[in-house]
Amino acid sequence: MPELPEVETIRRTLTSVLIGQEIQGVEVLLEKAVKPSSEQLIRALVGRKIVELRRRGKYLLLLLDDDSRVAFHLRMTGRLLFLPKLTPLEKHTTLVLNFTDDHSLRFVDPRKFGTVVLYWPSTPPESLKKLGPEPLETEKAVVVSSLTTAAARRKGPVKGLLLDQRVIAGLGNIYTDETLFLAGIRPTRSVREITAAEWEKIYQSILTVLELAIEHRGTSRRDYVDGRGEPGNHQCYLQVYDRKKKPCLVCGSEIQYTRVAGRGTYYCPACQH
DNA sequence: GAACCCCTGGTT
DNA sequence: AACCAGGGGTTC
Repeated sequence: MPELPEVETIRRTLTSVLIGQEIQGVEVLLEKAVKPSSEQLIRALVGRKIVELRRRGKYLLLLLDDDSRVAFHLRMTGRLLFLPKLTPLEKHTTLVLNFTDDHSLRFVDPRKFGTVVLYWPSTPPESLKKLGPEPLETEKAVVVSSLTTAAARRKGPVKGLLLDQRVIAGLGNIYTDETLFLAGIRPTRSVREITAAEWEKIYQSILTVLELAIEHRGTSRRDYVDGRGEPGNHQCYLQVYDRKKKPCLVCGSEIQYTRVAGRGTYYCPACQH
């Protein structure tokens, strides 16, 4: 589901209501979603207070008052919602954190792909440790160098490289297509043919696309809502994603749909080369 | 790298 | 009934 702009919006909408909350109880309704185990999670979390919310790539991190952390990954359909305890549990609720103030944090995930991991910062899970640079919070040279060094030692379409979380953190299927449209580059282009000037253009496009999407509080196509249950607005501003056979908003050509790097992919045959 | 898998639900 | 979906881990 959510990519960087959606997770960032969830983080922003949950920060003010979660900071300082004390965890009174934990309900695990889907054992396979949590690590190390529901027993250990419950033992570690009850009595803890939330001191900070962070985002790393597409992960939302809860920092607790004993320095432990909980990482949520929402995958395709996960939602994190702050609701009164009295609100009935919605179908497909995976995890509930109950606080001492009669509110709760619900993790709802119809496809059950989402994960919740408790860890200590000294021993982060592999998936977090391997993440590439944060596009919005890392200096340009570091991000561009991550893209170009990865490009030098791999083959295949440029879209696949941008989707690789080890190369750059936070881009998913929507924002790679939007980025490559803005950069004027076809998703199918081989990483080997991309010039230095084009990598610069891709980098700038990533920043523009992500910042605008955050301003619009994320893209709600089907499942995504923020921590208050409100949809985002960026679906109204998408240039190519989900616009198969519709006219390009820049040139009027018919937006093409194909499969690249295993994902449904949209591009303008005239604007992108 | 591509292909398949984990799941449920919406669309064609 | 078949195919598709804001993801990513594991297997060829």
